Amino acid sequence: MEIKGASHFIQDIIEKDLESGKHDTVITRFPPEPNGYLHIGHAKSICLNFGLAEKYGGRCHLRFDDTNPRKEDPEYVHSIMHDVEWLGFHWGDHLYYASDYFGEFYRYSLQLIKQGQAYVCSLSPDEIRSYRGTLTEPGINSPYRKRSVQENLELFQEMKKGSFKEGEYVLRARIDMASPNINMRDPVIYRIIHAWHHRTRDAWCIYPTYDYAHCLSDSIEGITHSLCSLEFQDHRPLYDWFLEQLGVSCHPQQIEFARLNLNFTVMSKRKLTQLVQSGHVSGWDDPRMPTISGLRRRGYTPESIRRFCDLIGVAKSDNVVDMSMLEYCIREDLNKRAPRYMGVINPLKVVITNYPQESSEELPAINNPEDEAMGTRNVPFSRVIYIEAEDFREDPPKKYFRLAPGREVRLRYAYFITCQEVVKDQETGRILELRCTYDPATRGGDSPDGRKVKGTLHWVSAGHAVRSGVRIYDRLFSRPNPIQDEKKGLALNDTLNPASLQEQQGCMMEPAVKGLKPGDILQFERLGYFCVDPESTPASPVFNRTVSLKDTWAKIEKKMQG
RNA sequence: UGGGGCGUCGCCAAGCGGUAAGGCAACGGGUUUUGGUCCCGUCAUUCGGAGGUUCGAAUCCUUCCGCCCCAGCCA
Repeated sequence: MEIKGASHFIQDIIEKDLESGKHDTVITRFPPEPNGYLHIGHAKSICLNFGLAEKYGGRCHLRFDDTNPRKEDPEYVHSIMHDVEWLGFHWGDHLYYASDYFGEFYRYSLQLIKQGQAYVCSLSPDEIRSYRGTLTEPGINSPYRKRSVQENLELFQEMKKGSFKEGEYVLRARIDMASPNINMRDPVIYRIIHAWHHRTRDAWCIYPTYDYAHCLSDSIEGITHSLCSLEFQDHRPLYDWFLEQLGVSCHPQQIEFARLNLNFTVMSKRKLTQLVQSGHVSGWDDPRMPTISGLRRRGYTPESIRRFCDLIGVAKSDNVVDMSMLEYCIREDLNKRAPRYMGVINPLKVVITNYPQESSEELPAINNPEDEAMGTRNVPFSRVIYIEAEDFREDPPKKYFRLAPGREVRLRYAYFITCQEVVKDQETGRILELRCTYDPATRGGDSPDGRKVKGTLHWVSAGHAVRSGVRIYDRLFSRPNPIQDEKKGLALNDTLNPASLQEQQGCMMEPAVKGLKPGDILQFERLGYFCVDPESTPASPVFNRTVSLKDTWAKIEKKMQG
């Protein structure tokens, strides 16, 4: 068995359980509530749960935790299934819904009532809250706590029949109103909700709460290790209480780990929903979103996300992982896989004055220097080309070794050219075009006399260029920890990065990009990794920049500017 | 200060009584027809603080400090 991925405390627990014979297999589950799209924090959980099951030859269930019909929607179950599959994980026959167990949950609650461990409470929500006490004061017993088993049974059945309005009655576990753990102060386990459920339709009007439903779902499915995030640590005694009182044969072990936080973004479904609904982003799959669908549209690969989840590890301390870690992972993957093209985002016209008029030629270019098997392609060259505006400076600073008046540079896979003249708009002084000469002896980019050139530029032949749109993305927020800022009183809206999306029109790409389809990944040499947006059409191609290449020059320039 | 957790390099994170892994970032240098990739090197005498136990402590004990979570009929 190949053991990959760093070891961590959960793995240690599993290995001990396997060695001791407590378990002979590992059964985990990924239990999303279908009330929103999955984000990279979920990816961490997915990789953990499915990864562990895979590693130890067990299995991982996909279970929709659909116990609150008010919030859930089939749209979300579809997107979740798609995202999990896209990440490369398989649940096989093990697709479940907590709602499949509503009948069992109900029978178990009857058992609790009969055992005197659950009662129907007629307190209003407000009253329940005030009876619960506070962090430092114990709660007070509900006056309904001592209803007879018979009365409880009858009332609960009436609840189930739909005889009551929402909020009039709840079923509560009878535990300990004085417990220092607030979760143990007679928690609500069933509430009345008159709403249409996406699966059980109108079969039920009472719905179990998370604490009650989750442990039982795990138990019913024979889960061995139930992994969840840190905020559920306080719920573990409750998880164990239900399973013990009910005497079930399978009692999974709940283990908590720290959820993922990434800087310059937010990671809660609620906040993400806000961004979508407020129109600050175009949708759940906006490439700036940390959602799986957003990352996918941004050009992230499943492999890069899994690698990322591997690298960040699993522990119990609160963490905020640096975005650069994610960017490292996608660059690492795409460097090996992305075919290279040349494209110019901000075109600057260059006329090669000594190149024959009306003539052109095809020059071979390597598709991926990291993978010879990807072969070569031909790139057309002609008298008029575009280069990146940034690659020319009339008054070049120190260490700038791109094009400047009188300077010679290499056009990648083409020729050495020398800038002879800068043509400007008479009135505005704006640079309109460059007039250069080329050295025919340097065809392909090598000089027979061995003379060196410091810069190599990408370029596109004007007459052959494919006019395209490019979307450059930046971090969604301008501050590293928007949630912490929010707690200090800074509104989320005010910490959004106003320049997180920059749309460029009139970009010029080499003709070979015509062969690309929506979703395809590529590198525009010297610019970064891109993918073809789903909205892209042959008549109007659109490229999303996934991530830039590392840019040493930008760093030098920044440093020089202080 | 009721309960539950967590504090090891700027960010993740190993370490489980034998003398501080690794990755990201950063910074030097080499190679290079992508200022990319790749390669090589630097980067915690110190593990939140203070005591103590021990031949020996990030690891054990005491105490203090800081941060996170919990008072939904959300999950």
